[in-house]
Amino acid sequence: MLRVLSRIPPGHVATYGDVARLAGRPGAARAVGNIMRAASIPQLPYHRVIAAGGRLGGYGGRESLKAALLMAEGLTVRRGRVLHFTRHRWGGAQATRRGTRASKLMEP
DNA sequence: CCGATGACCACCT
DNA sequence: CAGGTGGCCATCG
Repeated sequence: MLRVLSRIPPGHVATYGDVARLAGRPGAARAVGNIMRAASIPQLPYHRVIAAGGRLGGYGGRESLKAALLMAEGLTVRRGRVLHFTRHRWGGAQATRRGTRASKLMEP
């Protein structure tokens, strides 16, 4: 779970659902959110975790800050959403070419 | 241990 | 696109 969060590459983002799935708990997207909120390890790139569909999701209320951080990572956020989300999505870019499944590449 | 929350998600209307 | 519904789960009291 947390280990997955720490593995999100800079310049890329993952949805709560994705993280949950990669952690082996599909459907635990909600729980993932709680983990961040609880923030046992505040040094993790929480801002790289966004809601499904490229929406920002929450960030302790400061979603503007989250957007800023994402922009700093090279992404483009507009009207509360990440543009070209699928391209910056963790595993999204790789998955585009041939059946390259991202799941096996990143979660040993 | 149990119940209540909530930075969520997918599906349907 | 907006709004409602049911489900799944880790934390906290």
